[in-house]
Amino acid sequence: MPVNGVLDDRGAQVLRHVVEDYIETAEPVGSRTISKKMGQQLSPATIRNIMADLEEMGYLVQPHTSAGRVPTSSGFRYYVDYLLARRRLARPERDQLQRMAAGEAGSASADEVVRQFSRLLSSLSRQACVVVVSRLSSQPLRSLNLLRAGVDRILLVSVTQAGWVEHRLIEGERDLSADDLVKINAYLNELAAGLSLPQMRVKILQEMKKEKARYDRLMQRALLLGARALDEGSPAEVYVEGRANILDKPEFVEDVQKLKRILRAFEEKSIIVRLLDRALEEEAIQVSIGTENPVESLPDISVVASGYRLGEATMGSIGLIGPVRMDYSHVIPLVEYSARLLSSVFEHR
DNA sequence: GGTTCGGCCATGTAATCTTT
DNA sequence: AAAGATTACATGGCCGAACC
Repeated sequence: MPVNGVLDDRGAQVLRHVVEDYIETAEPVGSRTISKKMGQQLSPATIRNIMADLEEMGYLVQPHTSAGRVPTSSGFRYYVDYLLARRRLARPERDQLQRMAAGEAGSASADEVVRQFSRLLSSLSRQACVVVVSRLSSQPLRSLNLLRAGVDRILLVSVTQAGWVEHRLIEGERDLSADDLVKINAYLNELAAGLSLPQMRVKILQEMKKEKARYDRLMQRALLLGARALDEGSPAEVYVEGRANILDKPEFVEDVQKLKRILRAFEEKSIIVRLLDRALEEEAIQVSIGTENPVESLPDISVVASGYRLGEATMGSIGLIGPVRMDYSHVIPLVEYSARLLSSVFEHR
């Protein structure tokens, strides 16, 4: 058996069987099981030797002496990189996703679209599905609207061209009449045409200099308002569906501490964003296995995620979160396909 | 309720057999 | 003959049952 981390054919076959059996049963896998799976070509004792080598190379571990073996993160990594049979997505699943996409294509609200995707994906995969919509602010705007929302507060509603709606509340504005707001709206929308929020902010700051010279009180006011509203960057939206699927996983049910940490992470936007962050950068699907994922406190979960886009711009990422023991051959094509569909839904709005 | 015991399973290894 | 595979056996840890 070579020691540089590359496996010969037998080692690879054994590792593959161990990983697949473990994915199925969540139990440590013994040498006899593998021997049977391989049609008794090799005796359990021989398998044991091979498994001992695999353990030495860091692909397997033994929870305790005289237990079967469990794949490590790098064991899964090797499996995903070299041994995984790239399965095509099963017909019925593709149809289901496609039907849903077609149904949602006309939907008015973009976040309803991602929510539906998330729901379906979590039920097809039996994992928790997470969608992150980030960079809302990088999308070009369709419209901008200021509404009076109380004596001293104004609501800013912005709608992007893809159909995302965002609200912001501006406090402490009491002396603008409804009539003023209508004028300001018209003015800002004229400025906004086709720009994203940050671009618009820059534009507003430029305009402010000019307006100072012209001394138009209302326009000045409009710009100040716009600048205030756009001051802080927009936070990412996060949707989590299928949290309960985590409760079906024996490895988490047995360890309440792990379960708690994971469920808590689902409540924490920033953690989710961090988990799916890499998928935003890269075009290709990202698989983070166990300790590879960027959140150190969650070494027992894997993330399979892919970005989706609107034209050139990345809009967000969609991904599945589950135990390291995920059926990657199923989940990877699922996520890939969903991300592509999601992109095309937004493309055609 | 906590502890001990025996069955069970999987292991590692030495001795032995098979293949090349 | 050497390398590889198998057999046979002792060992270690888990788990449920019996016991205190």
